[in-house]
Amino acid sequence: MPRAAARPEAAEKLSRTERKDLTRASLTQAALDLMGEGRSFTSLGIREIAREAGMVPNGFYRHFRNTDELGLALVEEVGITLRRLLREARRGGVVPSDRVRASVDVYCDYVKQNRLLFLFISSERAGGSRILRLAIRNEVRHFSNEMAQDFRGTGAYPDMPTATLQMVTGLIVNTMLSAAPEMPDLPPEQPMLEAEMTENFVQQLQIVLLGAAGWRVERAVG
Amino acid sequence: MPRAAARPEAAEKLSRTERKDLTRASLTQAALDLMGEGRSFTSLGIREIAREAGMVPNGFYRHFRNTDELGLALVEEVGITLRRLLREARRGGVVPSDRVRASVDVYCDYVKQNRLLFLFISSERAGGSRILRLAIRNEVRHFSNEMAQDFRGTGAYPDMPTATLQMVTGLIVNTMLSAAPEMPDLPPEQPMLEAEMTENFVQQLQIVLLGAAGWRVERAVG
DNA sequence: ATGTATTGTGTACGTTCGTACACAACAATT
DNA sequence: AATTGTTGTGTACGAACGTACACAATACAT
Repeated sequence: MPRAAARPEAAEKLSRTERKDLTRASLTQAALDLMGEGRSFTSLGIREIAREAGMVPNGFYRHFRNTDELGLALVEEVGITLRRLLREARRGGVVPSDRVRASVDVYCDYVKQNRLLFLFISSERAGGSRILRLAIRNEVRHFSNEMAQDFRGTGAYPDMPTATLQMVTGLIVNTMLSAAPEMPDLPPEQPMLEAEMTENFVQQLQIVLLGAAGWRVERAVG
Repeated sequence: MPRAAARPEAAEKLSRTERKDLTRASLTQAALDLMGEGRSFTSLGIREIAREAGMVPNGFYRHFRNTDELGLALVEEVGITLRRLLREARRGGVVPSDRVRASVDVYCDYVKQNRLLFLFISSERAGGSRILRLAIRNEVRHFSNEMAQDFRGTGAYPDMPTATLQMVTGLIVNTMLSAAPEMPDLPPEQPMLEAEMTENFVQQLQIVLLGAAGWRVERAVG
């Protein structure tokens, strides 16, 4: 009994497109679930995913031509999630130094709630298929740039050129994504370690923001 | 003609252990080569690696029990390389601000020379097998801590507690490893992009060092 | 010189994979 | 009501996989 799958099953008289979207979602979810069991996305097969989603191998082809295409669907979902995260983090205070902890909390909550999705980006950002890798980097760059715009909007670092600001947010996002995959690997019965890790994470971000505050154009050429 | 493999072949009357070490190295190298062709380590199979190394599938078992064990051998090699890198970077100037660029150059050279090895750590640090992941993080943590010791040795940030210093070097190492996998993905006929990327990288490190210089204990509780 | 342990080969078996094709069920269109 | 297009199933085939076992070659210990 290999952990029974999860597909609609309840024939609640849905339209065809609704039904299709549901099984499509069950396929992407199946891929995520398999990754949650320690498998890497790249090593997943069509049959395996279809099986986990509770359908026959060939059904996969009705939705994606190959696993890469399913991966791109996941990347899109990541993009939506990141945008949501950004919108929620925006609703913090205005002073950056106060916002760090609050934003980190929001971020950590998101990582915990969308654990598998973050695991996916973190691990496929550097490894696996080239197409996926580039798609993820694209999404991450967008996220980073939106964050830079947010900084602009709150009046933080007003004298900093946009390119530099984006460089700083890129650094922040890198730090965020490096922290993400370590969180699920912690022994789940040790909340102290998690607090310690979060504290470490907060301090790293503070260092970056402090460095950005001290940044001057002359420094860049020194 | 699948890109002929590379194994000793020249029967120069070697001792048995020498011969064994050679074919063992040809196996690890075969795995790296396959990764260089765009494959992810996790997706490599025993047969595939053995074939690339120019031997029959079963020969693999004479050296490793499974692919994870080969991966651990690669991690060890990474450790040696990182230690060598650190030793070389140590031979720079004493003033940290001057050393950044020099160290970055040394680092970039290492990434280019050991491209496949860095590709391996970057991509397996977050994804793939749990055993490998933890082994790599361990190696990276050691590297980070040695770097912290180096900072101590050069008298940089004398007032900073060791834990904080390690946090800073951890941030530096994260930044380094995030930059690594993007370098091989660049179009090879565009040196300008590479220079731009390196410049970005240098600036990020400067921000971190600047932030560390401005760090005060009181800040940590704010 | 003889025996032994190690290293690499050859063959083989069962499993899983990707994919092709024909078909069933049925929502949507006409 | 009849037709059509879409979604999912069943069956099948060749290829690749991990692994087991017997065997050949040979460096090394005796």
